[in-house]
Amino acid sequence: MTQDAPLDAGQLNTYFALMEVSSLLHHAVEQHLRADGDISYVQFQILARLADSPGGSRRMTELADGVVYSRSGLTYQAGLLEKAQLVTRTTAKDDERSVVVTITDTGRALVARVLPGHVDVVRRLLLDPLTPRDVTALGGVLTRVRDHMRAAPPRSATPRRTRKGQP
Amino acid sequence: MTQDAPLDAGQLNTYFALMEVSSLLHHAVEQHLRADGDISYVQFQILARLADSPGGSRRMTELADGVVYSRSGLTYQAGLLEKAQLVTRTTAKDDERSVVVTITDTGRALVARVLPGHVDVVRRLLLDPLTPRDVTALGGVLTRVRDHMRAAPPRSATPRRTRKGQP
DNA sequence: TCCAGTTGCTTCGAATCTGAAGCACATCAC
DNA sequence: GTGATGTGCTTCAGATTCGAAGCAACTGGA
Repeated sequence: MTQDAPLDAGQLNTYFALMEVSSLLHHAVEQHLRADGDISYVQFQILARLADSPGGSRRMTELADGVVYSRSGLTYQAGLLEKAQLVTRTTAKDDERSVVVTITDTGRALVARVLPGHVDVVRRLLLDPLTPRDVTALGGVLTRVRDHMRAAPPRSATPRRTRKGQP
Repeated sequence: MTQDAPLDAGQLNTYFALMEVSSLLHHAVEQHLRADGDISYVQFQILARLADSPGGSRRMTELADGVVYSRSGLTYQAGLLEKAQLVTRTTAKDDERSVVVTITDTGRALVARVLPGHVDVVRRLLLDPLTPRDVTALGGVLTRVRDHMRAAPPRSATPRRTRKGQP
């Protein structure tokens, strides 16, 4: 296993900086979206993902997997979005259990409306203080970490989840 | 202000990777702390910060500023921690309004107990896939971003907060 | 001294989030 | 078929979160 020793100062700093930066960025984005479009970050993520999907549709499970989110939480959010006329929910033709969420024109319009401001926040807080080279390097390292995380599931395997990887 | 143009693929990738990595790491750490010590990440942060403070004490406001957290949320968490005998709350001698939170021996013991596992999770998910050089670079870039974020408050200045910067 | 404004924290209500349990459909082995 | 399991989603109760409002204590100037 990994060694059993404390982290050195540099490692600690990296860890803390990562958590704080993401937390601050999350807060800022959340605040902007609430003020500008009256939606939360999760809702925006859902809408953006749908807008980017073929036919503007996704099944609930696909959405939950994409956004890091609980199933019940997604049901709740989908309910809110549906009430706000931003998405519709229909049962899938091929599987009576599945629910297909589809973004409406109103939903697309909302995404289009808040996107510039969203991008602006990200640029102002995250990208502005960095050189293009920095951005590339940061992206490279984080992508590596992300892939590693996705590949290595938590020690306690998620219960009641299909292990799609192993046939 | 910042230009009004969409982000290029690299910038988008960096942004998304950052959000996903931090989210996954947060979840993993949260899960470990819950399983190993029956506390949340916020609670751990509070305890760790206290353990690292002179006399094991901090005023509520100092804590709230350190952790990115709302005042009322901190009150709630402090209440939980106090009920669990992990901290004590006393009013400050020099300011009748201030509440001084102090970590107990039980609290210190808990931090000491969960810390190795916590470190292990961070190492396993975040540090393992990176070279020492990567870690340093990542820390450097993120530190720069953090400083930038701290310096540049949100467009809508926080209400009812002293603008310490401008005399 | 007295009073208005500020500050530190808590209380309150409403919104959100989660895991466990429940329900209905699907699938597989027999 | 038919029963046993598995899967997709929702419902539920409880915990956590936040902002606004409230309360008490401090501060500065008249």
